[in-house]
Amino acid sequence: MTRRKIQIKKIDNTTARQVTFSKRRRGLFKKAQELSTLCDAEIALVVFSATGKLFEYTSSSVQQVIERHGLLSSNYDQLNQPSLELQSFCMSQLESSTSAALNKEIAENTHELRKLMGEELQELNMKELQELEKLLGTGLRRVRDAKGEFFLKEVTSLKWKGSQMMQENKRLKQAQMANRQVQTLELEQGQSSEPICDFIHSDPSQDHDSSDTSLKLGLVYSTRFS
Amino acid sequence: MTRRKIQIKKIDNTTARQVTFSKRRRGLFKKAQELSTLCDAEIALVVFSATGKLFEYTSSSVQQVIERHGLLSSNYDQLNQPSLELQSFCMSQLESSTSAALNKEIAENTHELRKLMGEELQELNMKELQELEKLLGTGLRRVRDAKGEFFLKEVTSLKWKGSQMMQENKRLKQAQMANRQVQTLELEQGQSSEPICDFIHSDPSQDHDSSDTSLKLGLVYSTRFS
DNA sequence: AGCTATTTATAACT
DNA sequence: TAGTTATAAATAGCT
Repeated sequence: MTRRKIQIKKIDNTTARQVTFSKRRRGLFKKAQELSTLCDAEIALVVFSATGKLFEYTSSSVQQVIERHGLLSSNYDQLNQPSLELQSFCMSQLESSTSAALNKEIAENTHELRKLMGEELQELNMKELQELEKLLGTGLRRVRDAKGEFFLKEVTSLKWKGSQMMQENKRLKQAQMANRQVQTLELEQGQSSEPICDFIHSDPSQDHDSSDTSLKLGLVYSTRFS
Repeated sequence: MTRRKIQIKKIDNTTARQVTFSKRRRGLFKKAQELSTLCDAEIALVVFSATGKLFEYTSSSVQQVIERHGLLSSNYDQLNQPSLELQSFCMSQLESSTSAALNKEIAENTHELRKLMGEELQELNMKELQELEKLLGTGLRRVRDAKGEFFLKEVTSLKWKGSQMMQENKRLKQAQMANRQVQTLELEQGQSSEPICDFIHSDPSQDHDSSDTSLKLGLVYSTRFS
C-alpha cells in the first residue's frame, strides 16, 4: 500500500509474508488499542500466525471484567457451600474419571477458586455469565461449547447412574421392610416364606434420605436427581 | 491523524465518540481481514461498544475449523454410545436441574449433535480440542472456564451423591443378607432377634452391580464413581 | 452520511 | 530483524 498498491491476496514469498505479518499485526494491535481507548470499547483480538504462533490483545476493560468474574462459577449457591475438605475429596474423586488434559485445567481452576473463597464470596449468576459470553462472540463460543458438551455427557451419565442407584436403593429398602414384616409374621404365626423383593406401587415420599448421615457435611448445590 | 493530530484518550463528546467508533471499527475490521488474507493468519476479533453493542469478525479459516469440529464432543466414546432414546431421557432429567439459560444452549447443542450422529461419527479428542482452545487465546478462555466450572460443580456434586448412594446401597444389601441369615437361624433354632443393620468391614468387590438390570441399555461413557 | 487535509500505516528497499 | 522512504490508506474536523 505504499511504494506500490498491493492486491489483498495471500503473499506467495514466505519471507515477505512473515515481514508483512509482523508489521501489520503490530498495526492492527495498535488500532485496536486506540479504538478501545478513544471510544471506551471492550476488545478481544486473537491472531494465530500461519506458523502456529499465537498473539492476543484484550482491552483492559475486558480483562478487568474477566478477572473480577471469570474465576467464579456462575450459579454458585452460597447457602449450600460445601466445606473445602469435602470439595477436595470430591475433586480427587473427579480426577480419576476425567482426561488428563482436563484435569490440569480443573486443578488450576480449583486452586484459584479456593483462594477466592477464602477472601470473599462474590456472586455471578448465569445470566451475567451469558452476557459475558455473548460479549466474546458466537464464533468463539462454539469451541467452548465443545468442552461444555464433554461435561454435559459426564453429568448426563452421572444422573442416569444416580437415578438407577436410587431405584435400587428404594427396592432394597422395601425388600428389607417386607422382610421384617415376614419376620414379624413368622414370630406371630410360626410360619415362613421366601423373601419378597419387588414392591412396585409405593409412595416415593416415604423413603426420603432416611438413613443417609452424610448430608450433614453440607454438599447440596442446586443439583437434583429427579 | 488528519485535519489535526489527536491524543489517544477517551473522547468526551458522545456524538463524536460514536462517530469515531463507527469509522475506526470499520477500519479495524478491514485491517484484520487484510492481515488474515495476506498472511494466511487466523483471526478472531470481538468488539463491544460502550453502549453494549457487539461486533465480531473471525477469519474464514477459524470458522472452518470451528464448524468442522466445534459441534462434536471431545472424548465421545463410540463403543459406549447410548441409544438416542436414552440420551433423550437423560436430557430431560438434566434439564430439570440446570438453569434456563444453560438449557437453551444445551438444547441447541443436543439437536446438532443428534443430527451429526445420524450422519457419521467423527472423533475429536481432548488434545485437539485443547489445541483449538489455545488457538483462541487465554484471555477468552477464562470466560469459557467459568462455564466449565459450573459443569464441574454439577459433576462433583453428582459423584458425591452417587458414592453416598452406593454406600447406602451396599449397607442395605448387607443388612438384607444378614436378615436372611437371621431368618435361616430362626427357622433352624426357633429363635428371634432385632435386625442388624450396620455391617462395617465388608469386601467391596462382592456386591458389584448385582441386581441392576438397567445397564443393558448401554449407557456407560467413561465415567466411574469410585 | 460525504468531503478532504492531514496523519498514519506500510511496501519496497537497504 | 531493524531502519528508511515514497506512497496508499485511514481518518479528524467539518458540512
